[in-house]
Amino acid sequence: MARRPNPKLADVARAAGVSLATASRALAGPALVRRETRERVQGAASMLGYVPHGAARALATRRSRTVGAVFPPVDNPIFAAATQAIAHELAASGYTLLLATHEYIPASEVAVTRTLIERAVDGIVLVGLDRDPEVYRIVSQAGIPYELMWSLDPSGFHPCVGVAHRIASVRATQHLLELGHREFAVIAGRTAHNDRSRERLAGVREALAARAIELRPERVVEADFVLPQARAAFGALLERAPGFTALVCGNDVLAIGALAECARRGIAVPGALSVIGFDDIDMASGVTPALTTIRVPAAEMGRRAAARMLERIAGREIERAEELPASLVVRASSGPVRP
Amino acid sequence: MARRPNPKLADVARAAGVSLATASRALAGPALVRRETRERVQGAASMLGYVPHGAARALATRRSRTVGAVFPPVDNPIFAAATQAIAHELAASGYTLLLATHEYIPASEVAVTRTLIERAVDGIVLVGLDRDPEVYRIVSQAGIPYELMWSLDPSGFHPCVGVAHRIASVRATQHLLELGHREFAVIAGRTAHNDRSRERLAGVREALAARAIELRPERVVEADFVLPQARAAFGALLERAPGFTALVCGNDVLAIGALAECARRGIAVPGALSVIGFDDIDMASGVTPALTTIRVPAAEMGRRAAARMLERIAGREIERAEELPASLVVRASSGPVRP
DNA sequence: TTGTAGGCGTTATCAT
DNA sequence: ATGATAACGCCTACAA
Repeated sequence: MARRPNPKLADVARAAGVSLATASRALAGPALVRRETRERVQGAASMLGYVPHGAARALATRRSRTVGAVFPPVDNPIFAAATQAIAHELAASGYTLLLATHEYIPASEVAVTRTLIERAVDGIVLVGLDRDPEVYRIVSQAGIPYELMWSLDPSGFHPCVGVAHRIASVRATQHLLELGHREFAVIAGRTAHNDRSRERLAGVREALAARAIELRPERVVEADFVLPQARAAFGALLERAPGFTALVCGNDVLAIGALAECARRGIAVPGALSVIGFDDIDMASGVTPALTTIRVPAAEMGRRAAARMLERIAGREIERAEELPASLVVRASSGPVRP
Repeated sequence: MARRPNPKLADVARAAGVSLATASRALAGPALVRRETRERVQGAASMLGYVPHGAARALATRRSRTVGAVFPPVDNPIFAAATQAIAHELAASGYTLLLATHEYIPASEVAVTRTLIERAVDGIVLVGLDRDPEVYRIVSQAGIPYELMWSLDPSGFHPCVGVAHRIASVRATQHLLELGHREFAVIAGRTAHNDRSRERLAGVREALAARAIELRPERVVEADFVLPQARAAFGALLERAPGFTALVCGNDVLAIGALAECARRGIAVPGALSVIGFDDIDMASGVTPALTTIRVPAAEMGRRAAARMLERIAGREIERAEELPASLVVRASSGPVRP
């Protein structure tokens, strides 16, 4: 398509018979210019199909109206929900989301962060606590705000909105304990470079230790957050150390994989085995038996993170840390132990 | 944090004792400058922690290294998978994804598209066929390429990578027909502003019509792509026109909701009712019974869309339409009709 | 209220 | 191979 270059502000100004500056003002704020003039300019703009050039504007204002998010793979339902919420909340304020993902690899988090900074984002949203400190160096040198999601920073240093994973995990384990379970197994998420996974696992250990119950090493296995790995992990557990009556999973995807494997092997849930997940993704209520889990308000967290970011960008102060509730949701996959 | 303004190229140039132009070249391409000079410049750049300013670069090169995607809510697993794939594929080429979502509302698609254009994206990815033509006007006036995903443009006009929804839906229905089913019901996705939903529904009608089987109007109901609506829709079907033995769903989320409701009501699947979905999201294999469905290669589609976009941006020609296979995946939720 | 002009940080076009 | 210098499109003091 042979096209003339897009109309620029100068073209609008000329068409409206005003100066560049007036055209700029007329388009920017209602109050800066006489009403008649403004209408003339706006008319000219829409006549010409004028679209402001964000890069030029960003250069002049040092503000891109863009915020970056560095996320783990967003095909994980929990991150998808948060991404959607962030994009939506930002859009309501005229901001757009620049999304960069990495597969839990610190070096690649650094790389994509740098890319985002080069794109002149006005702020950056990060997930969790584990990362190469270089990331913080880069963003603070850029002089833009950042927000951590998902985790609560124990040092109290980083601005964050998150959930108390360990405590919630203790709660989940207690629920099973209250049902009489004593033989536990765990399918944890990868704990390397993932503080949430570590905290959740630590919560299980903590709750068990408080009751002097042993968690045998063969009863703990890690898996990536995908169904096939969950199934394989469950199989491994069964093979290495059968006899457990309660299974705590690092998240719902892992739990649903375990559930599927139970169905396949004819293991009754919760009759023979109680299963508990973490996150409360949509599907948790859709599987059979419906999954008992810890609800993490991912969408709400996304909205809050975006809102906080916007506040920071506007130069306003906000409370440093914001804890969201993570509550136990008892459904059908957990039940009393049967001797 | 009180910060000095970020180092700019001029600072690097000064530190390296070369001109602005030379510094720019040294950082850009290896071949433009004497090796020794280049190393000096690069040294200075990393000393100062120099990060190029994308907006300035975009202004000068008229290229932002950014592509926009206008998507339905990405908390729909199928869009999440595609989003992840696009972001990943783009990143491999130094591009970043600007993500904008809308809730199947034409006017808001127009609005977010305009926003993306203002952000100076180099290209734009759209989903499906149904939209306000204004969208095309805006993007073609911007002079940037666009790619359609998910659907195949029957007019052959729009560049696209997608799947033949109607044909796949016919195939799904035939599968049920082959199992002996004659009494059908459908939970369709919203058909307004959604060509995929319409085509999928049309496919069911087409396959049934070919066998002169009636699809009673009370046996067709629409729902948004969320579990609670799916359950409600299934309940409505049961109430209005019970007696069907096969249920075709507009996507897997809808099907899983129906499955959950079956479990709750004690309806045996596939004993008393066969259920088929569409998309083959991850969870489709994780529910019990595992869901029979049509596999839509969402991630692959995302990769292809991104790759095609990159080709277009590079000014290369590509084939206008690319069809990806959508194949029937028979699992456990469908079975022979039992009289 | 409106206009003039300088600057935002890079790249690219000329020279040298 | 390197150096000046003019765009790139917009915003915003500063002037009028």
